[in-house]
Amino acid sequence: MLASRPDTAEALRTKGYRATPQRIAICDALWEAGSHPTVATVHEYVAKRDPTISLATVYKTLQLFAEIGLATEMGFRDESTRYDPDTGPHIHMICRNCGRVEDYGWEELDDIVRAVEERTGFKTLGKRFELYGTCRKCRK
Amino acid sequence: MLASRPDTAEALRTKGYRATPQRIAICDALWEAGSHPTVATVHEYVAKRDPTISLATVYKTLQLFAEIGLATEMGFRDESTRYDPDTGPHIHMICRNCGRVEDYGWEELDDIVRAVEERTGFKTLGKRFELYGTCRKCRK
DNA sequence: TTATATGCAAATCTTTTGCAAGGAT
DNA sequence: ATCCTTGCAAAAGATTTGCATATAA
Repeated sequence: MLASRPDTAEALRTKGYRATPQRIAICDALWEAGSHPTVATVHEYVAKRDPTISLATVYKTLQLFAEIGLATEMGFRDESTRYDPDTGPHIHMICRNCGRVEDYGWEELDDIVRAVEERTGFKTLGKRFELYGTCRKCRK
Repeated sequence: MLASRPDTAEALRTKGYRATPQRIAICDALWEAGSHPTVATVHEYVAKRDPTISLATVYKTLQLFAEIGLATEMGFRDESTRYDPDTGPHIHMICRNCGRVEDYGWEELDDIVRAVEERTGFKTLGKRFELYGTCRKCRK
């Protein structure tokens, strides 16, 4: 078992999943790969440690992470899916010109989710709050 | 020129786009197709009026609508892109069991978007506020 | 031991594109 | 008369799947 982001292994086992070295490595890569990486980027980073880990496994693992709350799925139609290891309440601003993603923390979002759940009986597994447009730099 | 959703033609022309019969028909189909239809569903509805309109045109047109604010793009990775003609402030709750999409209106969302724009200089073209999980019915 | 997870390569699907023809302004 | 749009069919990509093998618990 490799060293890893604190409690990733435990989070997996708690939910009934196995803490494989691939999953641990993918979790680490997700954090190391910079801002909101695509699956392909995570795969590249993972390859630095273990080049035998397949792209298919990275796909499956990131989806699993999203399901059990270790990551959030994001991205718009015209690009491949990205993942964010930061699952705290924040909005993503995606610039369609330069491609950069900025975060904007907004605590209230959690309150909104909680309120919607209470009033509707919906059980949230994943969430996304995204703005798609042009960032300050690209507007100049 | 066909009759259509009020001011669709004008909205297009105002932005410098042509008000073609295909675009008008696609806009109508988007409204008629029920809750948050996929591109394919819109295409099916459009075909009832004009079976010669191609899927490619439906793709292009719905993307255009999203860009000029006549629709909002939505949907998660494991399904094809959906479009919502209601561009008002609301959250989408997408049930991954039954596939249904529920809306939950939340006026405050517009305030949040406005505030984020003011503080960051970001110019919003599209937005999505989505929860992905299990609806009340499917939890029973 | 045994149910899960992985890796590979093929298969699927959605979405995009190039281009000639058509049509809105 | 122009330049934007459309339709078609092919291309491009992203994501998923089947299955044999490996492995965490």
